[in-house]
Amino acid sequence: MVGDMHSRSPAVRSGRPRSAEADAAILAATREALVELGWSKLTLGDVATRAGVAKTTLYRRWAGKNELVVDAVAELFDALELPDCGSLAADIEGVVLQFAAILALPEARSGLMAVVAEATRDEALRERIRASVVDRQKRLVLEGRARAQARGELPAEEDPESAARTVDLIFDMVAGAVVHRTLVSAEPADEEWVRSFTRVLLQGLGS
Amino acid sequence: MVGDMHSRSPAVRSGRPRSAEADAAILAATREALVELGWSKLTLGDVATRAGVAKTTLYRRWAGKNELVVDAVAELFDALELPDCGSLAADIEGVVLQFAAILALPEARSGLMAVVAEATRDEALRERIRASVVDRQKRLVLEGRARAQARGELPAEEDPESAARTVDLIFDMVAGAVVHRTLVSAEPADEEWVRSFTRVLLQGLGS
Amino acid sequence: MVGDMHSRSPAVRSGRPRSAEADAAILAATREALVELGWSKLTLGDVATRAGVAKTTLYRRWAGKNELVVDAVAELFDALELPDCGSLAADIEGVVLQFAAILALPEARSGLMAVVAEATRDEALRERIRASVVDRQKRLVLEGRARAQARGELPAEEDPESAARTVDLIFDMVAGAVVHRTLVSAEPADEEWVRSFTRVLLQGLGS
Amino acid sequence: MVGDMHSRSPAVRSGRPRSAEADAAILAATREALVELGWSKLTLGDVATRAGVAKTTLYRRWAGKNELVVDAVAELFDALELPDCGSLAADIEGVVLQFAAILALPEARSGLMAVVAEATRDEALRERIRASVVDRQKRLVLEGRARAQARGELPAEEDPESAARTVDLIFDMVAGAVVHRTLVSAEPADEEWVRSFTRVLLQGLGS
DNA sequence: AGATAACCGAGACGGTACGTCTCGTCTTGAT
DNA sequence: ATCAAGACGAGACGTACCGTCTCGGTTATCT
Repeated sequence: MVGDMHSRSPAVRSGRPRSAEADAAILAATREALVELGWSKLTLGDVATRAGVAKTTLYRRWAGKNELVVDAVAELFDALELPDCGSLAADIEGVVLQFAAILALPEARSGLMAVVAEATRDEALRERIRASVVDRQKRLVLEGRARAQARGELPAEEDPESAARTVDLIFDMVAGAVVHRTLVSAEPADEEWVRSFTRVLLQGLGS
Repeated sequence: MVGDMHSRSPAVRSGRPRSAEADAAILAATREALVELGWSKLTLGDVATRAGVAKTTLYRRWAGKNELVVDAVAELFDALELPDCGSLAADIEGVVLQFAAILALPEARSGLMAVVAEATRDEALRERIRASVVDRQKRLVLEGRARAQARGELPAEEDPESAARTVDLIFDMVAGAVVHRTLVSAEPADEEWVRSFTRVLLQGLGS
Repeated sequence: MVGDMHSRSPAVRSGRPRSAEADAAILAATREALVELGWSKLTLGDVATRAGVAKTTLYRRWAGKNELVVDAVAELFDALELPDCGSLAADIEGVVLQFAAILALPEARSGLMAVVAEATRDEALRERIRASVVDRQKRLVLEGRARAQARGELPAEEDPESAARTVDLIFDMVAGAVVHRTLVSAEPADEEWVRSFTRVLLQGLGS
Repeated sequence: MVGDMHSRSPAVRSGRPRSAEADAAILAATREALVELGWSKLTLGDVATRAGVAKTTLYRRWAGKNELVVDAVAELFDALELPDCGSLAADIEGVVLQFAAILALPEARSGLMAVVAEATRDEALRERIRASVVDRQKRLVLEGRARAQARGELPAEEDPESAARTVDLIFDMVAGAVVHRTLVSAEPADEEWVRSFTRVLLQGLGS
């Protein structure tokens, strides 16, 4: 996960190699600083100090605060997995609760919206977020649908293009609702709320 | 709209009054700077210059960048109105399209997510956003429901607490989905998408 | 002395005026740092701290380390005066001793040669040194000659151009010898040495 | 020129015996960098690159920038020789002109004063300069005096201590005047100036 | 009419973080 | 057993904004 961020291996690699530990220490320090200070008061100099690393080492690997925070936050989403609770509704509730739990972490709350905001004016950053964070979640929607189709809870798709649009719609609805509930309304996305939300969503889709 | 931001308490006010034009010029300059520079590169000194105003004047009226941008962006949402298109579905589609149109404006895209991100660590800012931006939209949900009930499209609620929860859920789903579609997925929330979304939503609610 | 360095008075002066105390504090701090650290280890950030001033204040007034050190060192030469000891030889000995005493100060030793070295590649800096340091000394040569002519120790010049060349030669010989003795040979330019030097010089000129 | 070293014989032992040529390449690169960049902008990393050498190799042989530049500049003074022009005055004029010619080289101008400045706070550096640069010149004064005594232009010395003091005085006067003329007054030490200077000096000494 | 009070522009101030540069040291792999 | 290549911790650089503080001057209302 860390290794493939700055990978370019032009056949030979001369000189002292980059420290692998530094990457881990920097990302951990970034999350720590996000918790304590939040996005806007986080400084790269402070992160470097926390990681026991020189500022130059940090700039050698990341282009700036945005890229660093995306990587640091993205690791939090590695834990997401689609649980097998026996029914589509239960599976969805499970994964939405996991998603909500991550968004409840201060290191995610502080950083995620900020980089999304920055990404509105930075195509490369938007792509990095999509690759590191969003696609990792969208995969779960695809898995869930496949499993529900295997169970017979959902019919098989006929038009693949329309199916892709539906996946996108579901994803925007799920992620959007949880994010808005958590960060804008500032209310917890607890079990009760997730159950209500899932019921509406499934009933809406179950045409 | 502008006047009530800096509340007047002590009945009488001696001395030279604050320039009303300055407020409007500053907010307009803020939006202009948001479009050109985006949130993170926007500086209060630059806004002051654009508005033809001294930095001091700006700080006298707003506590900082966050508060200023909230006010500047909030004005954009003044235009939101619940259209009367004859049916609940059409009304919702209309208002969601309006909302999507505002989020498509660069001055909103740049600023809104950023202040929401800041608000995760600033209760007062969160309250200001709620008052200036969110409640202004939530009102539309309430109006829509009342109108649909009058039309007979929806039954009258019995439990007011449960009704409030439903309104909150709808609001998080609508706003969240549009925001996510627009800012994270970076796809336009166009008529087609809005129609699909509204269908799912209404069918999900129409239990 | 300080005031005329950054003087520009475009009729009106708007805004808060620059602090006069800051100039003095900065120059004193510069000399202090020169004594403790020497030119190459002197940093503008450290000077600012010593002076109780922000780095920006320093950069607002001086273009860089070189200009600052020239001004700081130049003040040391304000003390130079041509003594009236009754004879040309005694006058010269007196002023050379004063000059040697200044060059014996660590703040002058450290800084002066360094800025001269820098000036070999910076015409503006060379001009600044000439104006602030060199001309202040050359004036003494002119006064000394005038006084000696009044005394009858020297004949009046006939060709003013040739006279100017002689003044330049004398100046390069005096300043050069003292500087070389002090800074390169690293021997004190004490009374005995000054007497020997003055004897050779006067006898060489007394054609 | 540097590249040829790589084609050298494999030899029996591992490792490459290029050290002697590396020295020359580094010193030449140093002078080249002095001409292009001047003392203060010269960096050891840049010198290493120009010499086609690793920074490590450079630090293995010199303690730092000062020592390197002293050695690089010192080589320039190897060319100094006492000409035999038939008379003391002519000999002195010749050698002073040579000295002035070296000081007119940008690699000497940039570097020499700077290391002298550094040497004011570094006894070891001062000693290195004396050994590499100063004594090489002072030798010429001694030779010149011996030759003049052989010619009968100067009487033999009686008191050796007083004679040493005189040599030092002459040396400070000659070197100081030329350096000051060249670097501070920034005027060329051309033939006319050298003639005037030599006349004053010799007449001053010829008591 | 004059006083009083709060406003206004301009811009200097003490700070803080930026992102870059160079330092001198320390691994690496290749020769 | 050296070398080039280059990453490393350290720390100064000069710049940009921050939010505050004088300045001299300008409106307003309240005597």
